[in-house]
Amino acid sequence: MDKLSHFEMPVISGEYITAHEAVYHRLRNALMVGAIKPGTAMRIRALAQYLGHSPTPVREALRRLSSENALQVLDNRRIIVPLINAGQFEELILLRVKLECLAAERALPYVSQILIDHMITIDTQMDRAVSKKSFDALSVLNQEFHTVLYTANPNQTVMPLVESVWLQLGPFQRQMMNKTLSYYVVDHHKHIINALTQRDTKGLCNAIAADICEGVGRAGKEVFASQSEQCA
Amino acid sequence: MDKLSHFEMPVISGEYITAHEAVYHRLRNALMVGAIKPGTAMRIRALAQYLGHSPTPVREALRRLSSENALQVLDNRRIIVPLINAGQFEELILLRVKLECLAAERALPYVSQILIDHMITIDTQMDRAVSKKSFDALSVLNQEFHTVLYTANPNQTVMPLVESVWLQLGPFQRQMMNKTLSYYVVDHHKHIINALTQRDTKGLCNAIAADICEGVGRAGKEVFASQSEQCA
DNA sequence: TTTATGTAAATGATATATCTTTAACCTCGG
DNA sequence: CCGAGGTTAAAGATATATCATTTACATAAA
Repeated sequence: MDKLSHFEMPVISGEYITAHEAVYHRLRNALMVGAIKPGTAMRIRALAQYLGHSPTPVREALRRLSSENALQVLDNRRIIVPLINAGQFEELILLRVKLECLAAERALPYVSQILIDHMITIDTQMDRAVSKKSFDALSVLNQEFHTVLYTANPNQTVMPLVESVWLQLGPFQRQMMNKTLSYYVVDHHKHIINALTQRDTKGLCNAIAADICEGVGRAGKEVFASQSEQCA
Repeated sequence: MDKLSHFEMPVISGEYITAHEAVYHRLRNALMVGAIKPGTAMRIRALAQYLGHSPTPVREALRRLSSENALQVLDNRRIIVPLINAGQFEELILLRVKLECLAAERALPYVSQILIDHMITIDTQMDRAVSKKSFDALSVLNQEFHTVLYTANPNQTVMPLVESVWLQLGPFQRQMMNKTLSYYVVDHHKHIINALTQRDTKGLCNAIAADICEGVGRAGKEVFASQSEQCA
């Protein structure tokens, strides 16, 4: 439990009404930016004490994250941050491409100039984050950029699945961020914005696919190449 | 709680070790075959009493299903079987196509003759279920048919998302089954098997897309056309 | 009659106690 | 020195009690 202090779990925005929600969001954020190393065991009592709650809501939060594939329940009933191998990583990237292209396509009819401006604002903030090398901020902004687009569509069926995939890639965020930076993702965002402005469905898909594949996709390959074999 | 008897929740296969798992699987199955009508409230205490457990594991099961988008948590904290509209239904079908094509493609390299034979066996059972008009059995067999294929791939990242989508479509299973029958889905399964035998990736995708679109897809459209507007 | 308001009942959320399972360790026999 | 078996400690699972919120209902005032 003493070991948990390195989780760096930020308390986000407004207070969450229920304890389980507070715990959930705290853990989720930590996972999303890669603050918890794959393989780490999430012990209920330890977390409960660390976060100042009783075991019940902590348990719920852990189960919720497990359902979202962000945590893995072992046969021993222990819950850990999943270890994934190169093959699974590859599939997660493919999933991102398929899901996010669909999400973008479906959002396109609902995209307004105001929304595009919003995305441009976020992109500008990202440029600043890049030059400051604020990795965690960059992660969050990048997600915000994509989220703003995908949630323009009032039928929210794709987004929950996208978030599940993001969560699964989260633990590798920090390892990859360094590498990703060198590929300079932000250019692709300009392409995305162009495609939106021109209502170009095909171009939008290509831009998003490129953003993903040449960003996390390539960085991930390097990360997984350097480590021989890692089994789940 | 007296009202719950119409859930028709089968106790499936081997006993589940933990209570929350037993409850989860029971509810999941009920949702999957459409035994619980959209809009139904899932009250913790009522379910606990009905299923002979304490509230705690029931709560967990409900939360888990909520995370999988199979149940909806309202602002009032009540949990219900979601009501979806035509737009959301359309997207769920699109998701099935995209996800299942990906799952099939990724599974193809791992497909053996034994596995194909297994699928043929299931398909034969489906033919019998069709002639007997055993709708629930047909649902289960159809899922089994697809599952056997997709899980040939050892990297299981796509399948959990597929199951989430299936669960979301579940509540409409029974309404659609009648209509689906008239379109006679089983033919598409033969196409799928052919494509597998010939290792034809493109053909496989087409067959799966056809199976989905001309099965549930078309049936769903009719269901949603007949009911004017239904909001979530 | 309608609406506001207060109270009681229902329901969800959480803390706690207890039970069960798993893991760690230690002794004893080979 | 190593492994089997048993004992203890740790961690998860569940039942229960209690707290907080929401809903339902009834009463009273406009």
